[in-house]
Amino acid sequence: MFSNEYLKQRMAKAEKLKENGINPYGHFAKRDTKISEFLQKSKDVENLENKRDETKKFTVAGRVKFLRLMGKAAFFKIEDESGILQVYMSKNDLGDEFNVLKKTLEVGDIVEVTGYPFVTKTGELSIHASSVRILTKAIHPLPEKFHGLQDVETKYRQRYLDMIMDINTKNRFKTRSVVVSSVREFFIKHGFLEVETPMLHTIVGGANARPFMTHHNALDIDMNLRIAPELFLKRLIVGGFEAVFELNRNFRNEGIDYTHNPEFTMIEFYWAYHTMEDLMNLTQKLFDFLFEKLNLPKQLEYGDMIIDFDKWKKITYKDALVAIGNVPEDILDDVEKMKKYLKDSGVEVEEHIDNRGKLWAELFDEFVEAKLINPTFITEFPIEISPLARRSDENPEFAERFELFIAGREIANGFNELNDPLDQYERFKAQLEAKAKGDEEVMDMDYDYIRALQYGMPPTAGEGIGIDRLVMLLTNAHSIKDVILFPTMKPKQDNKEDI
RNA sequence: GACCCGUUAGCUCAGUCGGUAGAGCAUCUGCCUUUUAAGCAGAGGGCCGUUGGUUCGAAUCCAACACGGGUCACCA
Repeated sequence: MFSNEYLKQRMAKAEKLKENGINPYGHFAKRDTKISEFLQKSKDVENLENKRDETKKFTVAGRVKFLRLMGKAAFFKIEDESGILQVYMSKNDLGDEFNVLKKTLEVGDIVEVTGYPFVTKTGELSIHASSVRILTKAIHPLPEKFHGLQDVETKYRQRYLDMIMDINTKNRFKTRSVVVSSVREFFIKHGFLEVETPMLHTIVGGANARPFMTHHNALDIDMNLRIAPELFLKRLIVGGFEAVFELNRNFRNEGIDYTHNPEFTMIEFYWAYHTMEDLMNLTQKLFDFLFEKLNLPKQLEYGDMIIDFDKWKKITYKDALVAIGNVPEDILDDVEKMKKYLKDSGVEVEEHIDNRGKLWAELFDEFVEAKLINPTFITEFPIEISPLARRSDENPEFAERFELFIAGREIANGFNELNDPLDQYERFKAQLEAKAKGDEEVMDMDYDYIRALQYGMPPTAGEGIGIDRLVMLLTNAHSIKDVILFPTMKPKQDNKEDI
């Protein structure tokens, strides 16, 4: 612990500060100006004859990011949340204080600087220090300044360091915060009520996924972290709330990869007396709202794609297979022909995929999904792959369901809700049968939810949007870990004391 | 879960054919009052991811394991 050579050297400097009457972890900050404010208020200085304004006095603070010590003067840069500022200090101005700083000040330290604005020979607006105080001594050296922190594992495990070293990281998470608050603002503006339903469940439901299990000691019952809030939100519709949303974490005990984290953020919203058509319109409005809030171009860069948010499309599942996937129309009602087509295309189809809907899904995943770059609503889903959606009255082969695809990826999933209690009961029973056969990603029977439907849920449309993936799209992030502040990582077992 | 790649100083990275562990930045000592990856002179700093194997000898070859990344499969 604290045995590294660099830490020892820096701790010795902290001791030296104490010897000079300075607490290396003091608490006497007197900052009166953020760096961005300083730069804004001082920008006229370069028009002055001697390029300085000694009548002004500001106190700024931040972390030292660069340090250039000379014999009797020094330049360094400090960064706060708002920006970065160069400081000039000299022995002439600081006297003995300069000598102490010269021996103790290092990159990484948090300092407070009082002084006046001036412009250097090379034209950089800076602060000429009359006083420099170390507020917090950093004893762990920062990564090298030119390349910064490159190791992705360290960026995820030590996010604080990633934030110190990479302005893009800070900006990306600021954007995430704006997205989350804007989504809230949008739904509240449209008359939705934000609600909080339980995260500790006693029944697994609302999605098909394996849950995290835990135990409540006082009640002596097993509980699971929720995989979705859906069934509680729809109970609220039964209760009389007509538009509700919940924007919070779901937990699924599944694999981790660049689009999956065990805890992830979803917004689910339910709208009584509305239809999936209304949801699609609302979704498009939500994107318009976000683009305005974030000041993003409608032709958005994502990876090597350009996504045109002025060109929304709506197409049925079947038309997408034919027009976008180039699947021959005459095979779409023939299970054997579809199997042969997939096989001839080099796609291996598992044996249990034996009905029309599942084969359409195979064809869709293989030939369509990756081509849906611009925002596209896919409608008229096969009933076989839509267990929670209402069956179409006009055409019982289809579910009243849509999905939104952007950048070849599913972004949203919505449908007219099933509100027939008997039908819902049968579908829960089918889940139990699948569980008996060994399927672990199934819902439990929720008798209370059936009872709620017995009281009557008005015609309702509901939708879910994955917030993490939405932020990935809007920040051009490749991995979900890049938009989650502290992504789930396997702990390292090596010497924990050796920090 | 499968396959591929990575792991060497605080950080970014070299390391040839198996033969005493390297650079830049950072750090330490000295010099330097307008620097922009500042400069000059000198110095210190290593469980080469872990364990085992082959070998006279392993950072290097082999195996297993650990952690991470990428691609595929499944999922949101």
